[in-house]
Amino acid sequence: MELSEALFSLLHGIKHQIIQQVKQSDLDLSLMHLKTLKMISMIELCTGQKLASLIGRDKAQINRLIKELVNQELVIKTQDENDGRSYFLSLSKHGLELIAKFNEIENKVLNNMARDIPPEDISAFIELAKVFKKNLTIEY
Amino acid sequence: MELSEALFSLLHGIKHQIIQQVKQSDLDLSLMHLKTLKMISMIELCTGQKLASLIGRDKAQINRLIKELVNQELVIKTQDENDGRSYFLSLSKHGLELIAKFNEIENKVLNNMARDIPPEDISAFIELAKVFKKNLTIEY
DNA sequence: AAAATATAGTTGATAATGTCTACTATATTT
DNA sequence: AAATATAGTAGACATTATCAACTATATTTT
Repeated sequence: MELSEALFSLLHGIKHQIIQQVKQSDLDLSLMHLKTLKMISMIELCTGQKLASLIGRDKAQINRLIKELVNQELVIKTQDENDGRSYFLSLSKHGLELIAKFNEIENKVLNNMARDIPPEDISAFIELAKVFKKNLTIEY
Repeated sequence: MELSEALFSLLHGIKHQIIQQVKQSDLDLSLMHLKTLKMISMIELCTGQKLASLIGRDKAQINRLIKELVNQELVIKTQDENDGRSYFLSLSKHGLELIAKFNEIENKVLNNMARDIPPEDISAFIELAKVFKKNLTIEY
């Protein structure tokens, strides 16, 4: 299946480029830490559980990442007053600054990758990727 | 950048599904071992070096995988008679059998993912992925 | 209200994946 | 012959991912 190789190869290339760019910047965080920060900035009333299920990874991994980000004072945990087990996650000022830099890097890499491609082709690509993803999770 | 999230999420979904299917089969190999086997079956006069640069990963990692596959008698190393440093890689009978099973699993997952999508849309998707990949590696 | 079940987060162990550096041996270029 | 490059190997380590067991709190069932 050619589709599989094309996707694996593309993703590995994107990751590689982003990691290189991050290394050359003053962001001293791993890709997963940055992606976790980014998701926290995007998810409304984010909790560890929500994050884990949206990123689609083990809650143990995610909560460990969160813990490290909290230790670095990039993420703030606030107790949910209606549920003693749960904490809301948000970015500190410093976390927001970092994620702004990371978004810049990501945009740079992705814009370079998509240079000279008509926007409607890119939209079609994204839409198809979403359908693929939905088909994967909803088994028939 | 929406494109980035769509791709990361899709790839993680595909990997997850394939790993689940492999677990339920009698294939007792990691995804990277299987991908390495598969690439060896696809590359003409395959060597460790070729493999590493085509998969786009560290030659140390790749040669370690190869070593394990040779130990399991799935891959055969043959000395290159024109270059004392280099070995040609090929699959044993057992390796060929395993990779046939893996291809079946991969096809099953990918076909499910791409169900009900017109073939020309899928082709366009693959072509765009290839252009993206090329743009990534050829910096402007 | 008490018991059973489910959920959020934590911890420990371990597997899988990926990278870097240094090294040996052979090839190629100068 | 010397310098440089390449293929593969080995050690150390970082990153990413999963599993199972556990605590504490919530929710559902009886």
